[in-house]
Amino acid sequence: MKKRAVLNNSQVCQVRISAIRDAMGILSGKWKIHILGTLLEGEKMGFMDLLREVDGIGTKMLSKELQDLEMNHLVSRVVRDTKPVTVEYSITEYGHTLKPIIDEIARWGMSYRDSIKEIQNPAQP
Amino acid sequence: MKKRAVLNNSQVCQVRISAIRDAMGILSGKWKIHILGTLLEGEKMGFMDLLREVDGIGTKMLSKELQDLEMNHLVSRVVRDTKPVTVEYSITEYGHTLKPIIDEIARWGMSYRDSIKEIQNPAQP
DNA sequence: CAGGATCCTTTACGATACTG
DNA sequence: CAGTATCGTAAAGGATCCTG
Repeated sequence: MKKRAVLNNSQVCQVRISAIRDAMGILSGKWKIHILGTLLEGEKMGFMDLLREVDGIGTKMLSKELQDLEMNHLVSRVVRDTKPVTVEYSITEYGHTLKPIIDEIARWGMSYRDSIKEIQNPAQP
Repeated sequence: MKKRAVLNNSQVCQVRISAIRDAMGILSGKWKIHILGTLLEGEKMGFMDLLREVDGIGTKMLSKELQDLEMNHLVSRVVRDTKPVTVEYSITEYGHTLKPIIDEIARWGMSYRDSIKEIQNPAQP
């Protein structure tokens, strides 16, 4: 009989914790989700496009975050041999798998706002 | 004819961005999700219970994060009049609405690990 | 038991200037 | 256009000790 990979409860928890840590390492911070969200909406975008669309970000952060996302295979970067050079950023196929999470976070954020409003200022007819 | 609350595309985006910022303000950081995850699993827990279950956290962070979560109505704190005093932390009903997000993040984190493994070490038969 | 106070290190983030 | 370099601030996080 084949041996199965059976995990006890504590091991299952550790796996879950690592998974959450990994995912949050990618999503945490002030900009990553917004960059991904912007790229999820549109087509290929240049650096300047993103700088305009992602409200408030500066070149340093944008460049750093894009590198992180690229390393994580969520965003792809293609250099066009124009003059001056242009760069096309777009979301990868795998990056699209984040859409449900981002949408769910946005949805929860909105309902959260509403519920807070209600706590501070109970519903009126 | 009644006036409708119609939002243009830019406004919809702003709402979405605020929502994401709010949600991430609550979920970001090294500990919040893990504390919530722990409380989602079990029953009421004391401070020391959490200190044990949430791997690696110290008293300062735990105390601070719990206060944040309480302020956001996601965790409730009840002081029992024992000697010495004990405190019961538990997740609120509203806190439970985060479960889908946390589960999805954990699920994504696991599939992410697998996919990275595959990129670095392609599938063998 | 529950957590505050203190001190310290490390990231995160931001503004500005500059380069190929 | 697409960034990098530099400098500086603020926030996050951690270790340890202390108190009601």
